[in-house]
Amino acid sequence: MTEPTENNPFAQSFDSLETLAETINEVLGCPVTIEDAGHRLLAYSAHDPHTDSARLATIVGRRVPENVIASLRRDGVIQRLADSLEPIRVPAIDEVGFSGRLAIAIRHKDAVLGYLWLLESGKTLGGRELALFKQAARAAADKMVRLQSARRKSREGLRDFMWMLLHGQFGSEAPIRDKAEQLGLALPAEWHVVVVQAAGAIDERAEQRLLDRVSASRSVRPVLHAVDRAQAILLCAPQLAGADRRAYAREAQAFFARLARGEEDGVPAAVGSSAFGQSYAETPARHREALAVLQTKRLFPRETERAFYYPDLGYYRFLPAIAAQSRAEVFRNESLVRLRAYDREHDANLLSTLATFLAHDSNAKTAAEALHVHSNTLSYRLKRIAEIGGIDLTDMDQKVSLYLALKAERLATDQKG
Amino acid sequence: MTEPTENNPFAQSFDSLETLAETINEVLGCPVTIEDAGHRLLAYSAHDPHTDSARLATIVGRRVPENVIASLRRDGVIQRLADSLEPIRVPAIDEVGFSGRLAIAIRHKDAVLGYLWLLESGKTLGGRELALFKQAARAAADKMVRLQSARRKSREGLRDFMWMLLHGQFGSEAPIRDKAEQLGLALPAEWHVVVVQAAGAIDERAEQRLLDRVSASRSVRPVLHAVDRAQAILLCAPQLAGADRRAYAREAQAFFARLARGEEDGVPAAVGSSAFGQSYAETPARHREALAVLQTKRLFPRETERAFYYPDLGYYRFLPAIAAQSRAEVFRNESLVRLRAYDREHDANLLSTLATFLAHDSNAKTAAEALHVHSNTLSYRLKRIAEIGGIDLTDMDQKVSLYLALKAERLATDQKG
DNA sequence: GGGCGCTTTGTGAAATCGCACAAAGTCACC
DNA sequence: GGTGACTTTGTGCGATTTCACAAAGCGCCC
Repeated sequence: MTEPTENNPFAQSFDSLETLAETINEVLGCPVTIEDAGHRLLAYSAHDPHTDSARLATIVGRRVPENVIASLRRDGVIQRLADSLEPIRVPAIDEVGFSGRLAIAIRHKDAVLGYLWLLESGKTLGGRELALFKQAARAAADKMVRLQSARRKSREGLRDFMWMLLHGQFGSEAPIRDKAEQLGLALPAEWHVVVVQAAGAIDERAEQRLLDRVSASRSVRPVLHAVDRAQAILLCAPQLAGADRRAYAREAQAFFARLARGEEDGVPAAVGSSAFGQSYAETPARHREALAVLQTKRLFPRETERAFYYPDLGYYRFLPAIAAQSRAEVFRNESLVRLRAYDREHDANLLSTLATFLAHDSNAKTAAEALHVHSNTLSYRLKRIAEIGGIDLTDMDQKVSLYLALKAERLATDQKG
Repeated sequence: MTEPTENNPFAQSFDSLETLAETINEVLGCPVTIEDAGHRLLAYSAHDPHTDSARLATIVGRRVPENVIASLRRDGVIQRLADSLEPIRVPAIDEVGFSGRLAIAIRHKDAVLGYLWLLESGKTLGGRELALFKQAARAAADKMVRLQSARRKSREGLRDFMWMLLHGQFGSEAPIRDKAEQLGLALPAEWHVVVVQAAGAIDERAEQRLLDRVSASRSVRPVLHAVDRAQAILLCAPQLAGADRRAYAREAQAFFARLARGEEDGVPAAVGSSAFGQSYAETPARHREALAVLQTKRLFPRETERAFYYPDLGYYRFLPAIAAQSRAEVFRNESLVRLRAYDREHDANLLSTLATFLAHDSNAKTAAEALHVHSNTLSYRLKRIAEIGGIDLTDMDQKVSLYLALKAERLATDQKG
């Protein structure tokens, strides 16, 4: 079954698909392109300057342009390639800048892994050359299978590493560095954990799309990643190692804000990031920070609309601890209890008025506007609030106490309900 | 040695010193007073209306008036009583309203436990009656020793109970109720734990003085108590069982405030109280609350000057948790870091200006006055603070974040230093 | 010593606030 | 159905605050 080795220049182990492409180019004297099944560019021969605009666009865009694919599909070329084990001569399609090609599907066990294209620049290949071309396709299939398996292994290794980091299974920094080196992974000096919360479970395709989008940001590099149901967990670092932290932080925030709003070629999703970390032994803490951002944004969407990094949460990051302590205590804030009782008995809005007033920085004008009441109404209510609740609304300590109590109550009720 | 029973009407077990006093009165036909060694009234016969003003004052004040004691001491009466085993006839001292008395020291093993006084109204006792008087003194000594031992036992039982409560050694409410019943102690429905912090270690005498003062408040009843070095720990409840909680809380606060300022016949001391509790199984938590009040008052004396009950601490009670979480986090508040750096480099006061401004409820006028600067100076500094720190000083959330961060920093530095 | 940036203080106009007062609506209670 | 307490909205005015601008002081660097 196998061809004799002496006649087959492709019966060797190639470093990469690039090397194979160059070898095909040398053997057959024509520009060569290797694509995967999704028409993404995998490799191409660079030596030959003769090329058409379709190939140029493919190389620049790392993918066959949509209109070229559409034309080939319309003409039945893709179908014929899928059906045939032999090379097919594809005629030119001038509208899309596609000059004629010799093409063959790269196959492995009935599945099409990709396509091998050859631009017959000027000449026409004969029978022996066609056989060589077929052998080249077989070599490409071989290499692609190997690469895929290597990539899968490497991906699995990195994924396992990420989970071990997230679960804090290393204890100290040294074994983390060792493991990273073993995986051939350069650990950046500064990094942060980003969690992207999708609407539903994230599959491998969606994860890959997300990673591609992040990489395409040109500033954020996803160093490691993992998926936990609807959450993608990314360990991110500056794309450029020497970049200014502040500048990077701004860019990353801007990028993930666009991503969250669905402006990055995807659906809107909630996004939260940890603070920047140096020690990788603290990955679990950073992960919790990113989750805390998500949780806080869920509970206080308006207040934390612009928050992305954990430190941006400000005092909101203390709320869980505050709420927990409040829950453990036997008493409730007397002022709030009284105001709530008054609201209940008189069908009033003192509590929400107080909350709005405080949230608007004790500014009577804006608070009245937000409540859609006359500023005198607010003034009157505040006087009642001060009376009934025994509150001095010019005392920062009292106001902060009330403000935090209100926030903690909201956290408590929202978490229960 | 012992006198024959048939001749000794005091050779029986008396219910109390009061019964003994009444019996002496019946046997000898004169008003009787029994005092302890400190001239505090222990018992007196009530049947006979003939009495002098010194005795009257003693009964009303539960103690022999100072001037009477001074006179007796000056005249060597006390000394003679201490030296003699026999009754002594004390002449009248008209200046202090003291008519003549028959007196004898109540002794036990060389120690004087107290004094027995007899007002010979009109008549003069003879030899047999003097012997009876001596027997009465011996009966008083006997009763006092028994009482003292019973009291000591009961006191020790209560002290042990208090410590068991404070250490949470009961687990649930039922065994606490059982133990209290066994000790003959009625547990009030609502109570609070008060900790009084003295300058130095509290001995038994000081503890007793404190308890007397609290009892004398007429509103606060110390139900149980314990001493831990310089801290007296009191479990207090309303003196009147049915009293209004609010009213009691106010009175207790007022009383302990006076006590703290040293206005209650003692040295100034720090005082803190827990919230009100119902479940005695939560005594340790209430104790911690009272200690938290003391600790907070130590760290933030000005801000918590008027706080007494734990709930009065407001958000200050969250500060330890906030400071602990901040300490665990890798980042510091960026705004404060930048402001501190600016202050250091330019010898400025932006940080303290911000702190003062926030503490004065964002009131430019009062904050400027507190800082001793022109209000425009403050305004200028605030503009700089907003610029350098990237702060919006009209945003309640940002202000609260900064305020808490400043407080937590202060807590952290004060606890370290 | 002069320039420059930062800071403080002073001044005045504009905006805002606090508050008194009035009118009218709501609701519970007699 | 009237009464009175509570609430909302409106008007107006004096006090206060805010803000922009100017002047001057201070310290640093060339």
